Amino acid sequence: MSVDPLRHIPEATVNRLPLYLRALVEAAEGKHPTISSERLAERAGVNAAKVRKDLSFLGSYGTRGVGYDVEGLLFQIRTELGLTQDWPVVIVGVGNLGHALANYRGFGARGFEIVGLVDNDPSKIGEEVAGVEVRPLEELGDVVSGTSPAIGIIATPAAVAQDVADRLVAAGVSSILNFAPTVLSVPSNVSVRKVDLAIELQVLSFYNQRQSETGAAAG
Amino acid sequence: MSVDPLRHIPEATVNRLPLYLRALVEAAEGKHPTISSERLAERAGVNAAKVRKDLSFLGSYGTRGVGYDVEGLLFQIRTELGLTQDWPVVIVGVGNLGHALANYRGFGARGFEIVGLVDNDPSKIGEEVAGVEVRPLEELGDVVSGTSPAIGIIATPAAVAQDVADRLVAAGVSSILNFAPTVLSVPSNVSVRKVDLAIELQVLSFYNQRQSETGAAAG
DNA sequence: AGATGTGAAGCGGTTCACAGCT
DNA sequence: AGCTGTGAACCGCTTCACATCT
Repeated sequence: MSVDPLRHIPEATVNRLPLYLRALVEAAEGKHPTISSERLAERAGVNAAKVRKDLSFLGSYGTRGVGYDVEGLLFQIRTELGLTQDWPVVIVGVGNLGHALANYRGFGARGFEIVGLVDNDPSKIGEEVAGVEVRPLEELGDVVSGTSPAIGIIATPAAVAQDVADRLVAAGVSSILNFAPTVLSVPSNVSVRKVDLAIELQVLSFYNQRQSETGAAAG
Repeated sequence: MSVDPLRHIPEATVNRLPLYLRALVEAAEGKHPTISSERLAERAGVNAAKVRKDLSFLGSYGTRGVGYDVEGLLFQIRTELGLTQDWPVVIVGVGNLGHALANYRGFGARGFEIVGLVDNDPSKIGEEVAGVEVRPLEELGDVVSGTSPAIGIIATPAAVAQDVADRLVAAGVSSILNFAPTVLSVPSNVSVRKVDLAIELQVLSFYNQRQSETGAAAG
């Protein structure tokens, strides 16, 4: 059924496809039906050569002398990213962060549907957040069973994150977004991405320090 | 005053120093005063060769046949990352995410101090979040003036993020952590890192799709 | 003329493998 | 004997530069 057998798309390219997608969505609101690699690059914050190389991995969807057809390329990238279907998402941990994530407008709009909120704090069970009822951690399996492979979001303290990850994997979740500041070990067929506030701040601290050193007295 | 003139530390290494820092903090709670690259690698989720190469950029702080002195290396990495001083942080945008960030325990604990919460919604001004009063966007300059170069966190909608970035830069902020789904342009002496939920989900969607394709019928 | 698509060169980062130190 | 520190090989990604097509 696939249009093209699984080409190999470099990881670095996959990471940028969402940038192009966003840039194209914006461009689609404008009046030009096509866009050049130059302009697409500008909107996505990368350089034009990279755009052309990246898009060439998807196949040839541009026209020489003209540019890329915005709508056509949008469809192509959405298909490539698997955004033509809705993915079920389960959020584990309904603290401050879990709340903020659940209320994030952009799940539904972008093809992700929150099918479950789960927590292990009895006082939170039954509470309704963003229109979804919080259920006990033990019911994780029920929450994601029968759906397409779900995406799990870990928004718990670090201490329980590995346990949660194990449960997610056992429940059949095949991708995990980890907000807990800890290294997770999962089977190799499960994808994990992490978002770690402390790391981001510490890296910025490094450059901040360099900045103030070089900016300071040159004697 | 610097112990060593600015060596060049590769970006990839800088990005991993926080991982080593965390692993070392955990190791320091154990009973071994030293740790091998092998064990440090395991805790940080990388491989041993990388650990040794990375640490070699900081200088020689290991002992052959023994390993690295945990406390010594902790100090060294903290110094390198600029975590021996407190950095002021200002959060712009006090919506769901801003709230969650402000309440994040780990700012103070890790050497970051929230010196300001700022929003442009009049109904939020004066509200107190995590012990800090929300002030109008216009007062951004006052909030960060007189401090060391601050770190700005953008937790606003995408539409106003560039304006906020411009104001942060004008106020003297030298590093920005951007949670808004948009490309920012800033002067080259300002560091920007971004955290983008939609991108993370879309990348996971890509691998999720690959997973279900290859996992499905092989006919 | 104008912009894509792509070999080839260049670059940074990872991994190997072992010399060197304790 | 054990583990670090590091040159060298390797690998993937980025950038260049231009042939190719509309």
